[in-house]
Amino acid sequence: MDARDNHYHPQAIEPALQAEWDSANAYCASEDATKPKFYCVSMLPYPSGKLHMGHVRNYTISDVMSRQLRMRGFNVLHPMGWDAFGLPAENAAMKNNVPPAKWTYENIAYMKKQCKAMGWGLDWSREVATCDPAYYKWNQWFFLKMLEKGIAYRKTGVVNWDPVDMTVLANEQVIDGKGWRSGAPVEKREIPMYYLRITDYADELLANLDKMDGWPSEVRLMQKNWIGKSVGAEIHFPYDEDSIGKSGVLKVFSTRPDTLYGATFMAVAAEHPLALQAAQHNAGLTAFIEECKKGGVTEAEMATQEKKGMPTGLFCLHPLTQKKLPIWVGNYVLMGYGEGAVMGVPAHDERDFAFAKKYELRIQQVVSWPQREIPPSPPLSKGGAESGGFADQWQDWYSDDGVAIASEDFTGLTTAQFKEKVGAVLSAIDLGGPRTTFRLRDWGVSRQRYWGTPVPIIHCADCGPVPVPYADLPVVLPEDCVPDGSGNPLNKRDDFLKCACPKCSKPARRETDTLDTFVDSSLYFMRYASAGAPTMVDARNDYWNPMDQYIGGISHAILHLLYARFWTKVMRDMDLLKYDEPFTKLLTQGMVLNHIYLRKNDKGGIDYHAPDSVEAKHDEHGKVAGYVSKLDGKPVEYNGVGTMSKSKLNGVDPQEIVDKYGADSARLFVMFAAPPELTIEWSDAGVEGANRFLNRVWRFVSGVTDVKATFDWKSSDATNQSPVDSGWTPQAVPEGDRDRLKRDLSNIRNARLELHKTLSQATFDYGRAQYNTVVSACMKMLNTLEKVPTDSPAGVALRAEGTSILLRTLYPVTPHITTALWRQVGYEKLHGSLLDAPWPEVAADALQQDEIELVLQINGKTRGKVTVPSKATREEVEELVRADETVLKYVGDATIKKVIVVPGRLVNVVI
RNA sequence: GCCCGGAUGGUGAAAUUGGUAGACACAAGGGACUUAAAAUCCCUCGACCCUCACCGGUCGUACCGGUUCGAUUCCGGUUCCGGGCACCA
Repeated sequence: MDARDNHYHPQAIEPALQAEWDSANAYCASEDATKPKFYCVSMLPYPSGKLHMGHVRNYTISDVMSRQLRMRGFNVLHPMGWDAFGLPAENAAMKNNVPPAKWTYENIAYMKKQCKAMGWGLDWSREVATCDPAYYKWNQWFFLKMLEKGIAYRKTGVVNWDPVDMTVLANEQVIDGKGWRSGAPVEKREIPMYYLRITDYADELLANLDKMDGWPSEVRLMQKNWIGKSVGAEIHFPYDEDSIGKSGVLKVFSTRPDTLYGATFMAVAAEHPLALQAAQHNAGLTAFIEECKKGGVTEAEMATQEKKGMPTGLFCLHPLTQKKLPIWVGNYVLMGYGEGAVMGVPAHDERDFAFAKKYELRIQQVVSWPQREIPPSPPLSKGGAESGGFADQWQDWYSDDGVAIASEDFTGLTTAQFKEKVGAVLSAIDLGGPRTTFRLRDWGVSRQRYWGTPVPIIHCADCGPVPVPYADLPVVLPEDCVPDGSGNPLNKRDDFLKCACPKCSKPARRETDTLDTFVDSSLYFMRYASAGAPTMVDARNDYWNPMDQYIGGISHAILHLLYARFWTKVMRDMDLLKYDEPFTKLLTQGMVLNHIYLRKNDKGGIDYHAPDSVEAKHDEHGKVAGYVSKLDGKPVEYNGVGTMSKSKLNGVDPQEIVDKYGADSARLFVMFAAPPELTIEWSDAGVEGANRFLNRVWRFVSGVTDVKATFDWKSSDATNQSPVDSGWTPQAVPEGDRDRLKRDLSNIRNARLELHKTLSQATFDYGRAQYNTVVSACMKMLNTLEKVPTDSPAGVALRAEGTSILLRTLYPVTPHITTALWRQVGYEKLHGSLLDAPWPEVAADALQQDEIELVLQINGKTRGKVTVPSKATREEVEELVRADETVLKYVGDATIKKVIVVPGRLVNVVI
C-alpha cells in the first residue's frame, strides 16, 4: 500500500482490512438510544457447503445498505446466522455416511470464512445456528406455549408415502408421482400431526397487508390471494334414512349462493365420510377412491390431473326445491378446503361445466345477462336433459354476475341482491347461512424426519401425548445419527425414545417427529436482537424490531414471510413483544442465473458444457451466430438460462472470482449487473469490467495530491469555496459545436455541475436501493473527474472535492479499495474512518444554472432543443418558443393550437 | 390448473414512475502508444433511407388494439419466459 504504487492489488489490501475490522469489532452493534436505529437482515442461508452467487448478491445488497445508512448516522445492526436444519443435510449424510451434524458444522465454518472474505460488515457476535440446542430450545418452548393456548393442536394430515422405503417423502422427493429412491408409485396417507392455527389470524394477516407499504405490491397481492378470503354462504343439503341410511346434512360452501337453483349434482372428496360410507357396499367406488389416493399431495398435481368422478348412488335434497340431487365423488374436490364437498352448478362454474359435460349431467341456467344468451344445444343422449340451455363450449362470461332466472321467488334479482337475501333465507330454515371462508389452511409443523427440532412431546400409553415440562427443555437431538432413507433414525435410538411420562412416571415413548424448518426461520431475527438472552426475547428485541429492512429471494414471498408474520402476532398476544408486523420494509431480490450449453451425444443423452468452455461465433454484424466448444472446436447448442447447478456445469464459484479479482470486484459486478429485484444472468466479462473500473479509480486517486490544502469538503462553508470563484478561467473550446461547449468538462463549472448532479442521482438511488445506477453514477463521476485539468488551482481543488465524494459514494459497494485510498490520500488522519464518514452533501451552488435546455416537440415529435433562462415562467417560455426559428419553420402557415410546457423538461407545440 | 412477475440494441441495462428511448457498462470494429504483447488512451456502435460529407428523414421498447398533445410507462387482449402452489429452503 505504498502511496506511490500505481497498481491496485486486492489480494494485498482486502485480507488486511478484514482482519482489522474483525479485531476492532467494527460491525458489532449495541443498543444506543441517542441514534436512530436501522435493523437490516438478509434471509439466513442454508449451509449447503459453499457460498453461491445468490448468497453473494443477497448479503452484498444488505451490506451496501447497512454501510450507507451507517454513514447517514444510523445505528445499524446487520447480523448473520445459519438455517442449519433440513433435508439436504440428511441427503449428504446418506451419500457420505457422515452424521448431518458434522456435515452442517463443517459447512458453517467454511462459509463463515467466505463471508469474511467478501468483506461483509456482519455482527458475528449475534450469530445463530438453528441446529444449536441453545437456539431450538425456544422453538420448543414456544411450541409448548402455543399448545397451552390451543394455538397448536393435533389432528390427522395427508402425506406422501413411499410404500417400498416405508417412509414419508417430501414433495421434492416425489418425481412424476414416484419415490425418488425406490421408484415406487407414491400414495397419500393420513397420519396424526401437530398444526398451528394460522387461520385464527387470517383476518389480521390480510387486513395489515393494506398498510404494509414498505412491501412490494406484488408480494402483498400474492399473500392476499394465498389467504384467499371468500364471502359466500354455507348451504346444507339434507338427506334422510331413505336415501342414505341415516339422516343428516351435506354441508357445502359457495361464493355463488345465487346459483343455488342451478345446482344439479353434488361432488364430495374421496376422503369424505359419505364417500367412504357409500363405498362399503360398492366395489367400483372403493376402487375409485383407492385410485384417488395415488399420486402426490401438491396442489399443482391435484389441479392439473384429469377431472374424474363416480356416482355414489346416494342422493340429497335441494334445500329450497326439495329436488333430489345425485352425490358424486370427484377427484377435484379437496378435503382440506371448505367442507370437502361442493354443489355442482355446471351452467355457471367452469370446473362443474367440464365435469357435467364429461358425465352427461344436467346443466341448468339460472343467471341471465342483457344482450347475452347461452345458446341451446341438443338434449343429452342419456341422463336427464330436461330443460335449460346447454352450451357446447364454456365461455368465461357464463360465470359473470347477472340477473336470476328460474329461481322461484329470487327470479329477477341481481346477483348482488340474491346473495344478500339468500343467507337469511337459509338461516331461517336452519339449512345454512352467510359465511366467510379462507383458502389459507392451518400450518402443519410435524415432520417425520431426523434433522430438525424435536417436538417436545412424550407419548404415554395411559396419559396420551404429554408436553415435556419446561424445566426439561431443550429436548436435545442426538447428533450422531446417520439416516439411511428408510424412515426417521430416531425410532431406532432407545436412549432418545425411552423416557418416563411426566404425568404418571410410567415408561413412555418420546415423540420422534421434528418441527418444520419454517419454525426455525420464524424467530431467528428476534434471537439476533436478543442474542444470548436467557428468555426467548428480552427488551433488546423491542429496540431493534420491527426490522427496518428485510432482504431475500422472491421465492419466499408467501410461506416464510407469512409464517413469520403469524408467529410475531402470536408472540404479541402472549405479551412477548410490542409490535404487530415483523418486517417494515421488504426487498425481494432476483435470482442469479447462468447460461446453459449442451450437446446431444450418440446415445441420445445430453452432455452439458461449462459456459467458460464455450465460445460465441459472431457474424459480420457482430451478432452471435452460434457457439463452439473451446475444447474440440465443435458446435454446442445454447439452451437458455437457468439456475446454477452442478449437473448443468454452469455454476460459478464466487471463491474463484474473489481469488482472481478480489471481493470488491465481485461485489461491484453483482451490484452493477441489474437492480436488486431483477434476475441476473452471469457474465465473466462483466467482472473484468468491474475490475478495470476499480483499477482506474486506484490510478486516479493515487494521482490526486494536495487534498488538504485546497479544499476542505467537511468544512461547513464548503459550498462557499466553489472552485469556480478561485480565479481560474475556462480554456478556449474549439469553435463550432455548441452542444460540446456546454458539455465540455474541462470547464470547471460544467464539471462541478456534472459531479454534483451525479452525486444527487447516486444519493437518490441509494435511497431506493437501486444499486446498479449507483455504480453507474460512480463511473460517471470518475469519467468527469478524469477530464478535469490539473494545471489550475480550481482544477486541483475540484479533483480533491470529487475524490472525497467519489470515495464515499463508492465505499458501501467496494469498502476495501475505498478505505485503502481514503487512507492513502490522507483523509483518515484528517477526518477519521470511512466507516463513519458523513454522507457527501450535494452543493446547491454547483447545481445553479442560468440557462437550461428544454426539449422541443412539435405535435409530440422531438424536433430539437430550446435554451431558456432557468427562471423563466411558463408564459415566458411559451413566448420564447413561439418566436423560435425551428418552431416557425415547422409551423409554416398552420396555426398553433396550444403550447404545453413541462417545467425544466420540455415544450410541446400542438399545431 | 391457479396466483404473482418479466420481455427495451450483438449483451447487461437506464429513463427519479406519462415528457429527448438506449445513460452507464460489456462485447465488437477502427485508431494511438509499443520492437512486440499486455495494460492504457481515443473514436464508431438500434434498423432503414437520403447525402461525397455535413445536414436531414422514417421506423423502433415481445405481439395486436385503445386512452393522451405526448405511452417503455396507463387500459384491454395475445404469445413466450421466470417464481410460488403449503414436506426444498
